[in-house]
Amino acid sequence: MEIGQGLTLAERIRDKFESLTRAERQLANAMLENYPVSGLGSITAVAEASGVSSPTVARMARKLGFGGFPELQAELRAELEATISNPIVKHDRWAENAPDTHILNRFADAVMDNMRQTLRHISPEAFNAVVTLLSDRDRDVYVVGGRITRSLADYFFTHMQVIRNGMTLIAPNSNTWPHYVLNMQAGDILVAFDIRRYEHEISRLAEMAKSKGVTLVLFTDQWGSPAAKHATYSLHSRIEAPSAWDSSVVTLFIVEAVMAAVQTATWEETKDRMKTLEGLFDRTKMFRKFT
Amino acid sequence: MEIGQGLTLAERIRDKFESLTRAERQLANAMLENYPVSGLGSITAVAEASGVSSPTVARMARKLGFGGFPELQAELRAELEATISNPIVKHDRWAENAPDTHILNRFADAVMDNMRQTLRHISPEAFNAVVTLLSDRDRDVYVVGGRITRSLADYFFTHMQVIRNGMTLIAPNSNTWPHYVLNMQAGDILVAFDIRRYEHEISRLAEMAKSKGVTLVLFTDQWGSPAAKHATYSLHSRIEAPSAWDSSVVTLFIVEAVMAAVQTATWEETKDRMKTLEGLFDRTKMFRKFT
DNA sequence: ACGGTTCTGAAAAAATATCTTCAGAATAAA
DNA sequence: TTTATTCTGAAGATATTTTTTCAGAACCGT
Repeated sequence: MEIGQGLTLAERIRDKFESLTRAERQLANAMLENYPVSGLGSITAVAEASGVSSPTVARMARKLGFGGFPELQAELRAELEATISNPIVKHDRWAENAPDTHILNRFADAVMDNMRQTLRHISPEAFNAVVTLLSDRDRDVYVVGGRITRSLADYFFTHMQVIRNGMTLIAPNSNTWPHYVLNMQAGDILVAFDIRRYEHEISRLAEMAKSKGVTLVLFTDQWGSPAAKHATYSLHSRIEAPSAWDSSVVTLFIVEAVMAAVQTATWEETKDRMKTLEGLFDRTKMFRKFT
Repeated sequence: MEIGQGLTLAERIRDKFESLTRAERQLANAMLENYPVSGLGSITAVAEASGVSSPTVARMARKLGFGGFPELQAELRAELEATISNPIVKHDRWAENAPDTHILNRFADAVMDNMRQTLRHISPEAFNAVVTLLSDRDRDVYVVGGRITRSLADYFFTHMQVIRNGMTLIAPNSNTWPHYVLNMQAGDILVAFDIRRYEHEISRLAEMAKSKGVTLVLFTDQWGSPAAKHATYSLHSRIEAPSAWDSSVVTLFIVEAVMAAVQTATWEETKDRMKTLEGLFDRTKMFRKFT
């Protein structure tokens, strides 16, 4: 594939990506999205499919070192020919430009597998029940995590705080935990994160909370934290990874899915909070999600 | 591939082959020869490559049931797309016991897609370079995140602290950031997280750090934070989700993969630190990972 | 060989595609 | 904020591609 500087178009795009402007990046992403077919139409078609104007496409072609768009397209066809005639079309490789044994591919395998396993085992009823609980604004919600899971708790808290009021993030130092329990009321919710290297303190907190009539929602791993016995609902994720540690990727996925569901369920009430916040943060209008 | 009469172009050509004229057969053979790439150029190019005139090509397109040559070409592209696109995409339902439209399945679709896109775009060279940098114990590493990404920064920091010394987590309050810059030395590394709703402060910190000879490693989204222009390496992840927010799942994946790779690269030196820590945490031996 | 038919490609016409220009929008700098 | 700079897409100008036309070539049956 010795065309141009001996780089594929995809590589050229990646190389120059940093020097591209906003509209050009949008275009670059669209072209890589369904690479290389997405680049084979007319310049107008490519522009429209990416939501940019045709001059932008022409300009980027130049920026990438081609004489113009038709030249870029010729390169694309040449690559395609090389690819197609090559019978070894490996689709079980995630990062196509890295070897199978590269950690990126091994890790991707593991994570994808974790996702599948987790989703196969999850109970939609428990998931829905958790969403319903968290959508009830009359219940205060306390969030706690352990040494590693603290980041997940933090992430959950930050987002949920946007959705609703009555959120409390419990500080890491377990000495202060009884103070939080003092404030808890029957009907409140304790969302706890505990994956292996389970932390005894969390189990104790759960027990205390339960004695005050608090409902425990637990995010844990496939084996289940000891706190699970106090939990009304446990959401288990697979956490295995080719590493000395466990992977939190799938747990984060479940967390995000729960948040998305709560957001949907409470949209009417949440909308205004979100809009206000949007306004506060949105200095540039570049990437606004709401209009 | 329900275009035309539901036949591929190749099938149509073979069907109608008998009714084609001499020049048309010559063309048909040429097109099938290197199917489908040979049909993707301009009508003139196709004609010349087959040794016929362009009207012949146009006429054959009509004979095969298309409105004209461009229509034939569109069909060709559609076929190509169907061939190239990843066959793993249609694992139609992730959580088998929930309906397709359940947020769990929709979210899973989005995340899986983000994973695939991200891995397709990632440059293994950049990834490896980042790993090498972070494996160098002579460089101090500073970690910073924004409002949302703070949790990711925190997660990264917590784990990296186990792997190596010289890790510093930069506090959220940006007023204190210049103090950290004071301590930075040429050769040190700043790992920054910045996804959309990009935070200007981070870009500024990056600039300050750069002026002291610090290397910037940036975790960002597919569009690229403005801080990217100061970055030596940027790792982009797809963050789209069926929700009012973006998904951090894939970013976390990249983070974990980097950590796993660093851990492997420095295993000889890291082993002892890990064992010591294991001992400190592992009161129960139930779930120990090392023996 | 002849007349009639079909086929073919050069050239012109029509339709598109591509590129250029430029004013307004967006962004960065002061 | 204001100003300078860069970026962007609409519109027009240019170039290319595609189609049409049509005269001559090739074929066919007689």
